[in-house]
Amino acid sequence: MVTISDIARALGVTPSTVSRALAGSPRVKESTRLAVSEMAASMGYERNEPASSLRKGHSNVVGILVPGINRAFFSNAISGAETVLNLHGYSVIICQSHENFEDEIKALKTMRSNRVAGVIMSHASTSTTCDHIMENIGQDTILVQFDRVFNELPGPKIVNDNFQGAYEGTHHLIEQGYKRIGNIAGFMGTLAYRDRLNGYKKALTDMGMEIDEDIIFYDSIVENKGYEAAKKAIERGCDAIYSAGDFSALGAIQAAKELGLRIPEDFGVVGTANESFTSIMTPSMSSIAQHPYEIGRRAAQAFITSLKPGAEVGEVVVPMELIVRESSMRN
Amino acid sequence: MVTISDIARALGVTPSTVSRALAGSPRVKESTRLAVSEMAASMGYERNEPASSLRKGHSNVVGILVPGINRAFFSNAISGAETVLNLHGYSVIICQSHENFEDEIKALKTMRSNRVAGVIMSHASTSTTCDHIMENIGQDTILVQFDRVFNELPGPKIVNDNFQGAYEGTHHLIEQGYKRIGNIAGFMGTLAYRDRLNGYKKALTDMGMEIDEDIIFYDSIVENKGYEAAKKAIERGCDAIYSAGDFSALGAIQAAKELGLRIPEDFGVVGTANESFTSIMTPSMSSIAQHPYEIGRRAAQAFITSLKPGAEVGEVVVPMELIVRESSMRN
DNA sequence: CAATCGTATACAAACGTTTGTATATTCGCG
DNA sequence: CGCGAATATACAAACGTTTGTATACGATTG
Repeated sequence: MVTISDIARALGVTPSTVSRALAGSPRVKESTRLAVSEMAASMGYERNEPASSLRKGHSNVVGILVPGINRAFFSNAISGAETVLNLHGYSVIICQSHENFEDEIKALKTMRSNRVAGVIMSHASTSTTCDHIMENIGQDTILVQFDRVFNELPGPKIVNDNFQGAYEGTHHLIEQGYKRIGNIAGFMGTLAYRDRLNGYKKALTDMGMEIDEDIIFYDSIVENKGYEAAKKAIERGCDAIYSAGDFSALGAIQAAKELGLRIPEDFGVVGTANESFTSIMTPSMSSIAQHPYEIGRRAAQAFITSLKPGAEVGEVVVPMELIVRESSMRN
Repeated sequence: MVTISDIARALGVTPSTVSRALAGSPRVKESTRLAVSEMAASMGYERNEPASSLRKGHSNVVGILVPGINRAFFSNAISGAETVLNLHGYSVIICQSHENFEDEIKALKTMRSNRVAGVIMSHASTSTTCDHIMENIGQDTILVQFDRVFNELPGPKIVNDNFQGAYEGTHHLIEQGYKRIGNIAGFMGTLAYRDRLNGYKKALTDMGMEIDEDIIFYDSIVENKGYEAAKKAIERGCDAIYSAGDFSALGAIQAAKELGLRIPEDFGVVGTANESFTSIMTPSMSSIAQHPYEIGRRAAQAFITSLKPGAEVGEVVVPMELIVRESSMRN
């Protein structure tokens, strides 16, 4: 492996000059910079990253920490982040918390051990406090949070506009002429679901409809819970459902079909997340899409921006997108 | 940050002893090893990985290189690999080739620059030769290939048993009483599809059926190609289709439905890949599942095994699994 | 022309770990 | 009790880079 000393020797200069030349320092003459980079290229020089990291105190690596990489949302976010970070000369190291508090701490320690320049993370659902993050992150490491964020923590936060998404979904159902719209709302311990509920409520009141707690269901957003919720909702006179999740929306469609309702004529459904099955099923399901790739991109960009001292990014809200399909398309 | 020198000073020994104690070398007394690890824990010591990597010439990081992390197969494989590697004290660095030859080379260079201990990769579809891999990988770096592999390259290779999967899928259709089974076979430039075709053929001949090239379709395995192929197949007297992809199988189901055939009574379909939509659609689709998580695990294990000098892993074939659902379940 | 300043490069130390070699200590054995 | 062997630890160098400080050289100016 060729080192900067090899280049220096070949050129009759010192390693320090080579280092500065390669780093683009103004302390080397343009002509020597050129000579150095040519020689480096011709000798096939590649920087020894560990050596660089040791000396500088941090690496050109960004740690990405997510609950599980095998989930479409996170893998797409990582993909987006990786693409941007690569462009800026950073590599990414991936850790999974498996939704587990202990693993999250271990991952943070690993990243600190590797002297990552930054951490881009979405915390485990079992992480209800954020002290462990403060404690296990390098003090000059940039922290970027996305999707699941702690507002108490400093640094950029990239989130879905859950309020707007739910608002648009509900608004769309009302526009399509549905008169009584139930809501499968999910677990209120999670900010995202609270925001979606609020978006739903705001859309109703904006359109002059009443909020009825009898047709809001706070169960987990899995298929069979959606099925049960929809049965009750229909019993209580609903002709549509906005669901904070796609799987529970799927359950709702099953329930409506079983009760002999036609979709979308008699019963309308809008889900959330735009899971891949929504476009393939019959009838295809309207859903409010997240843009995980974009969120990952923004997170990476926020990291890059934060590199400049003094730059503050704060919260970035990424719009969600209503995708209208058959399940809510009356006319 | 506390270093081994700090620990040494606190204990009145030298850094070298601390280093050896932490590494579990037989050159330190059991009692001092204990004292060192206790002191390290109480002082909150964490190894400086870059320093370690610099000195050792390689890091505790394994590079995983895939076409795109935002694909269910690869993200699950990575997830499996990461889980195993973490258990053994390795971190993973992720790179994407975006199915692009140039990016693949860049990624390999990045990994070498980071002195990764190993590379676990599935090459880009545009990589038709493998010289660039040999050239851009550290000479003592362990190479593990999975899914898309070059047999010319040394080291472990983890692949699906495509032959067995297609065999089982076809066999199942025959058992269900289908008499003339077409095949949407995919692109023959890819080994996986050649193996699937061979599995299909072997199942036919084993069961005393004839191979008819008129009902084997070598188009790309996308939905509309599957649709077209199925129309022709039905015209040519087929009552079932084995498809090397799920999307083309989906197209086949559409085609059969349009022609007024009932599924599975009049027409049977088995796809490949067990995409998430297969279980959700109506009728649900039988499919031959890959086990990407398991493949990732095996790849990581192969890396760990290869660490021992002299250990050879060779090719590991992971069985595929026929998942029978409504689209082929006649009785 | 000498003093001063600025530019370009050289020198050298440091980052924290690992590891080959040397030294000190202990033990067994004659 | 002394010698050699074995055990345990100390010493020191090295990995390749970055960066603060020093030096050499040339240019500018009074």
